[in-house]
Amino acid sequence: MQEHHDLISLRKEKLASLRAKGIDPFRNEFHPAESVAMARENPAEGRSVKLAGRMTAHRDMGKSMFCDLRDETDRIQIYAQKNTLGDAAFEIFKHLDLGDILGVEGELFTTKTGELTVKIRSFTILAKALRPPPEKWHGLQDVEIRYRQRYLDLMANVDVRSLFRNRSRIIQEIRNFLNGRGYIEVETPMLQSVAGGAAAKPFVTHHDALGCDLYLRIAIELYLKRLLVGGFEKIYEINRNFRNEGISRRHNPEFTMLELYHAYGNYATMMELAEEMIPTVARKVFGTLDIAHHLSHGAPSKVIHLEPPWERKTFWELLGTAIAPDFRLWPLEKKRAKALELDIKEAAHMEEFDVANQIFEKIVQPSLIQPVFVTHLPQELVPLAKISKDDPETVEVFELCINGMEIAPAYSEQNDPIEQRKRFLEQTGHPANAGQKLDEDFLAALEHGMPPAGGIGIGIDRLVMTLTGAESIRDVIFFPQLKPLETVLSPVSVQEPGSY
RNA sequence: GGGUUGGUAGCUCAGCCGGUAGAGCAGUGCCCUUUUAAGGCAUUGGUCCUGGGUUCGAGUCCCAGCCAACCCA
Repeated sequence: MQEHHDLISLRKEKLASLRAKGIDPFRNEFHPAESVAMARENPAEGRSVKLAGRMTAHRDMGKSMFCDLRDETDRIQIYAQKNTLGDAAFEIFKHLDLGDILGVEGELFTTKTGELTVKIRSFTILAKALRPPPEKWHGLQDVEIRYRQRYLDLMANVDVRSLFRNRSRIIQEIRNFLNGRGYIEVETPMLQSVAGGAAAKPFVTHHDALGCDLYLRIAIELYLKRLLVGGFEKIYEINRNFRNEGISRRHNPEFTMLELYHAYGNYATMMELAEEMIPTVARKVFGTLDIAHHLSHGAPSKVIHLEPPWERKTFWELLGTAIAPDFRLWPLEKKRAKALELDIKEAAHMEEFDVANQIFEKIVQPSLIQPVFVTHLPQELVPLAKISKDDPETVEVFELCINGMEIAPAYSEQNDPIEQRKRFLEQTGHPANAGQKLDEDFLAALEHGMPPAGGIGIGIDRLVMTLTGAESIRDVIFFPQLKPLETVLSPVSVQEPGSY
């Protein structure tokens, strides 16, 4: 029957033929006794093993066959012999496809080329793959498919799997660190009727039963502070924030944020915390504080050194170094002129703090590769922080910059409800806050008295980028946001070929 | 939103000045019972992103669009 057929329909024919033989190719009655990694740790010759995994390669020798079986932990070679399995079973084995998921039982031995191998006594088909896997040697290169069909990327590219495993461990170690210091993890609303706590455009959704619009949160801040008012003193939340903004190498519309508050702490205690936590996590996950970044297209690689202590620089000091020592004292018009010169197009209409901030983000921040605490930001930039005593035009905050990115802002949190209301009202003119209401309930909470506190937010995706050397946020998020396609895949038709 | 680059077989990629659509892997058949990017012989497989246009003739040139990556905003 050599009629026209493609790879998928051929596999469907094999599926039908298995069923015709009374074999269910999607059984779930096989439970591996150990992982491949465990099997490798105990490679005693002749030891009986029971393993499950995906078949990722095969080398057909005629009356015997070598295959690669891969589970989450590792790869192991399996060896099928005609006279061990018997003619019928061997014939079925020979027609298995790359990508099929198998359970195998057999004995360990070492081939004459020295590879630990399972000589299989029996096998069970646990899932028939109807689509072919990506190419075995080059892996999956097409970035669009890698992002849209991450499962194929994970299947084909070992380093991608290990990166995401490291992401998971990083988050786990952050939790361990914080839990070990008496912080408790909490959960607060993602659907909010007022999206506050940051200057960003929210996503809007609608609750039918309540008959009102809700916003996906842009920050966790205002709810965690309510918990400080309620009496919790050391709290954190790790979860998603959503911002309805552009997508770039450093921005995904949904991203993972750690926010943490410590009652009776301040921005200095947050500095100590960050400076201890990030190196602790790096050491536990990677065993080193020197993180190598290999840039694409032959650019020189860089190494980020996380060894504390980290530099502390004020915002104006860094701008002074980058532009001119007396930059802060320049009249507004001169600053605007400088910004225009740097191709910051809206500068002519910007307030002073905004001009400075734009220049900072454009010129200074990308140059901050090694960890730096940038302190004393202009107060207009951070309405939720306390004014600096030593420089009242600035606030008691830092932005931790690493790898040319803002990783973590932290403040001495504003807890004066009158001052807070005033600062909020000043902010309503900011375009990013257009249409946002005041969170009156939050202000009411402050009026009940919130302990002075230090707070920090850490962009987990960017931290993972920094610690893993990923150059794009899409490489550290399983399913980054892409534009939806009408049809990515042609469906596998429901109808089975060849009735039986 | 602007610029640059890219989209060719399931995957990885060639395809020159416009002249019959190519390779490797994967697949299929045959040979091979310690191979490992197995090997050997044979062989199947194409909406060249989409739609227009120029041309005797377009994967290739032109226009518009879609998707992506990078850079800029």
